[in-house]
Amino acid sequence: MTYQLLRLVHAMDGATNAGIHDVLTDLKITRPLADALWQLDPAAPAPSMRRMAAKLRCDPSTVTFLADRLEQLGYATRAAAPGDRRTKVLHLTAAGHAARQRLVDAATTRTPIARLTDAEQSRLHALLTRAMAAPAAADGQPERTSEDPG
Amino acid sequence: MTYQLLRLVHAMDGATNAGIHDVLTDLKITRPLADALWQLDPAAPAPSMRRMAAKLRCDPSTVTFLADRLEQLGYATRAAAPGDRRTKVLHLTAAGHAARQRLVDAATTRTPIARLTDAEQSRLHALLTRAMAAPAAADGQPERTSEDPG
DNA sequence: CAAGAAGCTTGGATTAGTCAAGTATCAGAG
DNA sequence: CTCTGATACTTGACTAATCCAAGCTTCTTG
Repeated sequence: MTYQLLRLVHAMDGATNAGIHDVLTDLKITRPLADALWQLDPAAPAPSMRRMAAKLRCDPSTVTFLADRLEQLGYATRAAAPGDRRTKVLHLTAAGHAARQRLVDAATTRTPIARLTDAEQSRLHALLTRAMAAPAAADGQPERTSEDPG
Repeated sequence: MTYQLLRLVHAMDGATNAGIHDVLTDLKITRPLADALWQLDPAAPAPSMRRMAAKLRCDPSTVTFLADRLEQLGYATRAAAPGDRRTKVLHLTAAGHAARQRLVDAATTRTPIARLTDAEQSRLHALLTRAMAAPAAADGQPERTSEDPG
């Protein structure tokens, strides 16, 4: 049963990615870059490189690479973090904001999930939230994971 | 709302992948190879290279590359398809079967989905199945997609 | 059989990703 | 204040993963 669910989730993800392929081409980005752009939520404080690495579950040097591309494309800029000159944060540019919006719009309208009614999506949300909720910390503290909050 | 769901699904996928990272290392495979192995369902007829490409949503030449690795690792073998010598099918070896089983076991036990009760998983299954069900073919036939059945 | 289509592989190029080492900055101990 | 060690990012070298265009073999059809 869980196996079938994983297959379904994976198929879902695949269908969503396939559905927005033309948008990626249009924005001149690849999937990993889209992932990075997706994480740059304008409503949240600009993340540090390190935080991006955690969100994307990749090596910090990979973030350097991806950030370079996003800068070349004019979608993001690096800025020194206030108070710690070691740290750099990634800011969306206006173009980046627009690109991300197109990405999010395409994904949300074309994903198979969009075929569900509001009520169904609500139930789905409840189930997934419960699954992702702080879990198995059997005895002790909730234990800061440093990654999930992305 | 749909946006939040996509984030959740993505986070789910990420958590599952992160959870089985040690198994991948142990099996000496990477994520794309694990994806390929996952698709080689022993209960289904051995898929052709082309079919694998559709399932994995990648170029046929990429399947050549992945199949090479799986053969090198002793997890799969190519065999001529009966009746069409152009076509090659990918068979799991005994070792491949075992490796795939470890992969599936790890994924199904460690995915956040496993935290849900049977009833919840059942509801989740119903929702996802409905979302993925043959969709927008507004007027006509269900229309063979040639990819989804993976 | 000839022409074209279908399926896989190869070659070349680019993108992603890892790990190890390097550079700059910060935080504490003297 | 300065040395020491940790932290944050980047660079370099290397491998993996992709794609596209070309090539070869094998069907299919006229």
